[in-house]
Amino acid sequence: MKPTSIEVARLAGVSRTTVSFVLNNVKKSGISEATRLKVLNAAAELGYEPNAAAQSLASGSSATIGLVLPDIQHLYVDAFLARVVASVAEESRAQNMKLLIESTDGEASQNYRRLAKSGRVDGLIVVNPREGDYRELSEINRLFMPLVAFGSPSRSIATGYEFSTTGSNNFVNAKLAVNHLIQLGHKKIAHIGFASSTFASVHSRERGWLSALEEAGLEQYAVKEFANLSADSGYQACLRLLQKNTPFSAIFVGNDTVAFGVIKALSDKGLKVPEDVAIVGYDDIPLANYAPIRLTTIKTFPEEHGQKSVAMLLEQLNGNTAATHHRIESQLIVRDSCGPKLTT
Amino acid sequence: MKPTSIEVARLAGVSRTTVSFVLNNVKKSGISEATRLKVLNAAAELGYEPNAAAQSLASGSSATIGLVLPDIQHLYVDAFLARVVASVAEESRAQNMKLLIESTDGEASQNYRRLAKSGRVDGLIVVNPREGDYRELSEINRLFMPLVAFGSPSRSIATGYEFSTTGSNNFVNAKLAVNHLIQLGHKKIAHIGFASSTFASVHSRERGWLSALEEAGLEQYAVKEFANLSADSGYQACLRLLQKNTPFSAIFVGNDTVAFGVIKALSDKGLKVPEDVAIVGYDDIPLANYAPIRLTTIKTFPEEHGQKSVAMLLEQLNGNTAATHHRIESQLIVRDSCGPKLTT
DNA sequence: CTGAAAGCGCTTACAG
DNA sequence: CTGAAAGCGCTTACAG
Repeated sequence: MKPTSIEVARLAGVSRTTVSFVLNNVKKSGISEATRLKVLNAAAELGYEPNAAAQSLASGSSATIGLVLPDIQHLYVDAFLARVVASVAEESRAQNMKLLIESTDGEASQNYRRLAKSGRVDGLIVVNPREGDYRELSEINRLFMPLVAFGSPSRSIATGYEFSTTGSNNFVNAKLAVNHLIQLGHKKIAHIGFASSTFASVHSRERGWLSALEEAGLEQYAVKEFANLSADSGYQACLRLLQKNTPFSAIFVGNDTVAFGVIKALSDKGLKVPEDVAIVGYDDIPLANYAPIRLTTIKTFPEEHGQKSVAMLLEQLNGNTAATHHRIESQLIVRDSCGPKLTT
Repeated sequence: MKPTSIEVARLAGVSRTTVSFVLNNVKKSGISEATRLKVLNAAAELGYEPNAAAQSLASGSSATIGLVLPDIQHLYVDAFLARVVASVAEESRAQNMKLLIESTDGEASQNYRRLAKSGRVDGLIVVNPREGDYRELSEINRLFMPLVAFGSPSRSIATGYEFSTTGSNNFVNAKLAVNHLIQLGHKKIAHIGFASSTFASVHSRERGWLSALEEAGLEQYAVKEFANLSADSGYQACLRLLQKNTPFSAIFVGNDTVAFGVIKALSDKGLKVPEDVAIVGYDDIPLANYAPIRLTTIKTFPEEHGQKSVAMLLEQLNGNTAATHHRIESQLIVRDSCGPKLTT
């Protein structure tokens, strides 16, 4: 029913070899223009579309990229992740690669490996891996296929793992955010992480926050809480922070979505942003400018990183197997949520 | 290097047939428990993972679902779409199906068909198809594989197209939203669509808005503008609406993300929500409760619909090929953006 | 209860 | 410049 390359060959009056050569645009095949057209016409006439499984089995390559997401719940609430998916999808498409989404609910590393072994994909982009996964990622990269970790800290480089990474430098950016608060005169700066600190990116932001405090000699005022990606969880985390009765005049919030919840919790408790509590977010999600108080935040470039991660994968697929690391410098976007310099 | 079923068979001392039977849990094969264990152990020992392409080629099924997204740009800005992707990914996973993401930038219908023909997927979930695509979807469903349209209006049923649909009833829900405003005493109710009205869902909401106005004899006050999914575009659309100098006391906004922009535009122009302008949104995105003014909105259930669309596909894959249509009744969530009943 | 063998639809040396 | 044929790694009637 669906035509195969045999039908195309027959209609064009050539062999399947020739059909394969022209359809795949094989350079060194030296097909004459006349034959080429005959094949193209025959294929068009029959509405021929090569069977992907057969192609993959014969060629050993699937022409598809595997995008591995952390706990799929994140995608429900976190605007950042959606932008990563979108940009990876867009770039894959531009590069004529298909995109397979794999979500790992907890038992991640098992899945990475099975996906790699199944031959379903030619390479893997792993978003926000946990630190415990690094060894497995390194091994998959060595044993099976190219892999780039998205949002992985550069620390991974130092500790001898071997896979490519892309993403912003969470540690440096967190310091950037916190230093902004310090320069405005804040001393008691709390932190609300956007998720469990078993995530490398969460942990790095926390360390950046602490490091900035330490350098300014303000670590004695450090208080922290952790949310779980959603604005709702940010609301709850802020309530818990408030209950500690440790004073603070500013909060570095691990991402913008969570910051929406924090702002509301503060407001519900009668605290004004930025007058009573200054807020810096992280991500610069599209809605950051539309928050109840326009969010000062760290702008990273998920779209560029998504695009780059696909490019890095393709480069490795083309034989350049050295692990590379890609960073784009982030920017502090100053809006209204920190207010002016303190005059005390 | 990667072990094949031959190695497993050899190690277990059986044939490849037997290996295939136990690994695929073939019921009527009558494999003895002893043989089963031998095979399982051998597979585990070798770290065997079947080659997906070979499986697919031999069996004729890819065990993967294709999720076709509209213009991929939508995913950058629209929180709703991310929830659809997440729920489809989650349910596919639960059903042991892989998920392939296909984005169509404009020239959609071509892609649907090619994907279907390539055998890469066993079925298609098409999100927010344009009305111009219906014929093609119907044909793909008839010729190649099961297909469910996500977010397609039930009107498609009436006009004789043959494919399954799931999604909320945009027309009915829009009326629900607008009637709420009417009941509060509003007469001049504007509309800002969330995207181009070539999208069926946008068009249906617009029709619902108009229909509610007509039933109340208020259509002479109808003014409208269209955004393009983002809060930014909502901001601009609201500015354009204001420039028309046609008075309105309320706006039915096509989705919540756009409503964020509308609220800010109003506020920047010195208009207060809800005192000067009441707002109803659509979607009940997780941030709706954290908007500058808590959004009254229509709560749909994208997660349930995502899950259901996978279930519908599987049912069709199992032989039940009749097109079915699935609706979940939506709810009006009353928060603060409409204020109390008008007393004029 | 198990195995030998054909077949899925391509690609790709190889030969001419 | 083009074709015959082997091979990719599975599944699945079929035979016993």
